[in-house]
Amino acid sequence: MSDSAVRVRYGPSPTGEPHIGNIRTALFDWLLARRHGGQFIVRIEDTDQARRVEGAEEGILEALRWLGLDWDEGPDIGGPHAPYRQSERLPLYREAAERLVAAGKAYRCFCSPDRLDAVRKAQQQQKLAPGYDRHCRNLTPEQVDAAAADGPGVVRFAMPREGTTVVEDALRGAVEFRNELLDDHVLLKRDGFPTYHLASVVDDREMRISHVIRGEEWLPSAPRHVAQYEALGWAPPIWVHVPIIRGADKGKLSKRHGATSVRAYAEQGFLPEALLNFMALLGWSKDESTTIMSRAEMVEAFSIEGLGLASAMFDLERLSEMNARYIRALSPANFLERGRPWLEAAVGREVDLGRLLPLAPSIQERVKLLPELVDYADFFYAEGALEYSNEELMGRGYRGKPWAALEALEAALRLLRGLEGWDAAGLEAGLRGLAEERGEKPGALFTPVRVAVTGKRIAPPLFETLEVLGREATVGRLNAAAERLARPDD
RNA sequence: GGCCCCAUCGUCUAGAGGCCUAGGACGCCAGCCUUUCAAGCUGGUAGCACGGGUUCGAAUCCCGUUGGGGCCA
Repeated sequence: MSDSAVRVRYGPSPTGEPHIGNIRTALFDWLLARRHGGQFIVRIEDTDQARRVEGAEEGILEALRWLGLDWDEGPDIGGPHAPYRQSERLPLYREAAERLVAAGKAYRCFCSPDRLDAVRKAQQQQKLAPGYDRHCRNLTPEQVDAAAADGPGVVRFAMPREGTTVVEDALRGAVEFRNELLDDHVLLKRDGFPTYHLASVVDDREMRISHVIRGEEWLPSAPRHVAQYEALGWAPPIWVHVPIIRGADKGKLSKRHGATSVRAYAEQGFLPEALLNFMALLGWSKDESTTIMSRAEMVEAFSIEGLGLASAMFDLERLSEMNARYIRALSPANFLERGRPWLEAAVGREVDLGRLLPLAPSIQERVKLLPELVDYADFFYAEGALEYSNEELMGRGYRGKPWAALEALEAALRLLRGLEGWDAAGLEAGLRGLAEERGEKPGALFTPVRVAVTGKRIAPPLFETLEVLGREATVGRLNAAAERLARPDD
């Protein structure tokens, strides 16, 4: 197979937000395409009219864009095999179904839902494998005409009754299925829309798809697809059924495991690079030691052979850790810019990020998720009094001794008011000197200052914080703290 | 229940018969560093599901068991 023949597709259904498990197959599609200089195609599989959700298609494309998975052909940009929405390709499916019917490889079925129900119940009672009983498979042309007068019915595929169908899976080799265990599945529904089975096969063929990468949950229906390729006289694509992603309870990852949509992760402050890197490592690995990889490195190293067979568990802890590493690797300016939406939402107005720049690196190494920037920076933009208790203010060093804390704050105040210059180094030298002079541990003195100035016990490094805050605001906040201490606690 | 897939530290994985006394990463534990919190550094903890084969030799191959998962209902 030549590289240029690699054509892969991502076929999401517009039924909601794109799911992590689902989008990971898109990532593998994309990686394979880019690795071999092939094409990555987005095809909207909207044949289930009932489950269609307004706006879902745009959400899917947006998720792909956010992750940086660009496509070469798709519903929005078209391409040589347009249209890329299955609902707009109905004639193709009908034609294929008719061809199969004409060849005796498929047939029209007029069984009512009630009858199907009854058949299923009877099978259950007799502990037989459930499935369509092929009632309409051998209708005479006269019978078909008569039945068709009452409605079009459905078209079913006439599965071979004997022998086996082999699915040649690129990861597991030959997987055999006994044909007698496969019932005659529906190809064309009563409403004239195709089922997944028909539409995906027809489209994959028409779009010249070389590799079908999809979740393992499709393996049981793969023999149906193989049989259809045979019946239509087409060569099947290379099948790649990738392991499912599981939640913490080992079951298939789904909504009940919490956030699963790409959008939800974006909103929680995960970086697309981190999510991408994390997803790639769920079921694939570059070598024995690499865990952090750029998109380009992933593309260069990707191969189907590198995919594993065991399903992997989605570990949020790992994703968070990876996100933290990616955040630390960001340039300070870029980091602030990415955190801006959360900071501005918290502060309630537009914010000048420039002044935070000197502090950004030390915030970056304290943050796992973008919104945590708020905890380390909102006090710079606070206008009124900060919220904290006297207990927090005193810290461990002056616990239960407000007078001592007050004294310390006043000493700090005197020092800072008269300090020459206002930079982190000078502030550190001054405050350290003061602690030494007073014969106490630096930490004891620094805590009241930190809380007074930030309103929190956990904050960015103190001296840089003071530098950024400026003398006026610092002195103001220390004064406010001293006044609080002078009053009895309430 | 039937069919199918899978099985290495808690988690993600490396390993394609001797390089394995099973490697890396996350987590966890301990220590160092330290103005809070982090980050960083050092060390440690922990695994080839089980039983049979095949072979001079098996985490690696075969069979079975067990376990987990998926699909159909």
